[in-house]
Amino acid sequence: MGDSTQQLDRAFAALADPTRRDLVARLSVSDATVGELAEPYDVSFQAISKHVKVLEEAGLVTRSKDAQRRPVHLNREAFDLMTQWIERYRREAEERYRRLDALLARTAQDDEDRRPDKEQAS
Amino acid sequence: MGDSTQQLDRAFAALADPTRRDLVARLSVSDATVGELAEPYDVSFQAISKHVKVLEEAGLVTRSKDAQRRPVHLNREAFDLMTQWIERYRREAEERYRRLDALLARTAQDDEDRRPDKEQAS
DNA sequence: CGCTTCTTCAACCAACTGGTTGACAACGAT
DNA sequence: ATCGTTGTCAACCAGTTGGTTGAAGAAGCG
Repeated sequence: MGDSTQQLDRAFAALADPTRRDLVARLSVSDATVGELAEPYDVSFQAISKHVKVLEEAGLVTRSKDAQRRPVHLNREAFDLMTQWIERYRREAEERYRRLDALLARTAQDDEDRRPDKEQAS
Repeated sequence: MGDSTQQLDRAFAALADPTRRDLVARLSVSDATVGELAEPYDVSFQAISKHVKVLEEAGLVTRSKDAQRRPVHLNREAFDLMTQWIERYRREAEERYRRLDALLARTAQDDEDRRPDKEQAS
């Protein structure tokens, strides 16, 4: 579990950059080499190489070796880790709100019960 | 759409920090003031205040005003934005792999068809 | 009013990040 | 063996980030 913390650190940090999210979108269509990935951008080839390295260290992509080319491809499991984290707390918060609503409804009912002198069908 | 880019930038960056993810986990249980949030940590109170500000600017939490207290609570919609982004590309990649598998299966079949001289049950 | 509580703002520092350029490693082709 | 292609590594620079401390704002309480 202590390792998944660092994994999440890197995965979220990696996707915080719009260029890297763009690369992920591109890679969701097909695998590509660093050169192909860099082509649409104004920045230097090396900058994109760095971005890919960040994605790789975050576990979001992997590389295979094909002669001197290193095609990059997405690693779906890393994305699952992130959605699991997010969904967990989103769900807990949601559940809490449902309980809170129920509590409020119950409290309102109690208030009515406790004051029979007040108008009951208001 | 151009705005959701910046929103995602900040949301992912905010969750890249383990302390901030911890705060989110804490807030999924119940709303809390900055003071309550800061209590378990060694770092200064102001550091936690900064973290909360980052979460707020990312849209992940909001604050209400209760006298001099500012209770912090999670904003579920911001989390939805992130999961939607992740799930979109995860799903596209998944679909692509299914197509690739199908293509490979078909190609293998073609190879067998095209070479009847080779051993067929290898 | 003055005092305490909760919180933010400002200035500063060390570390990290995204960009650059230049050198170089690995492999295929000639 | 040399050349071109593909990609990484190293050094550097500017901007951001997470932390600190100190001062100050805002709201309740004596």
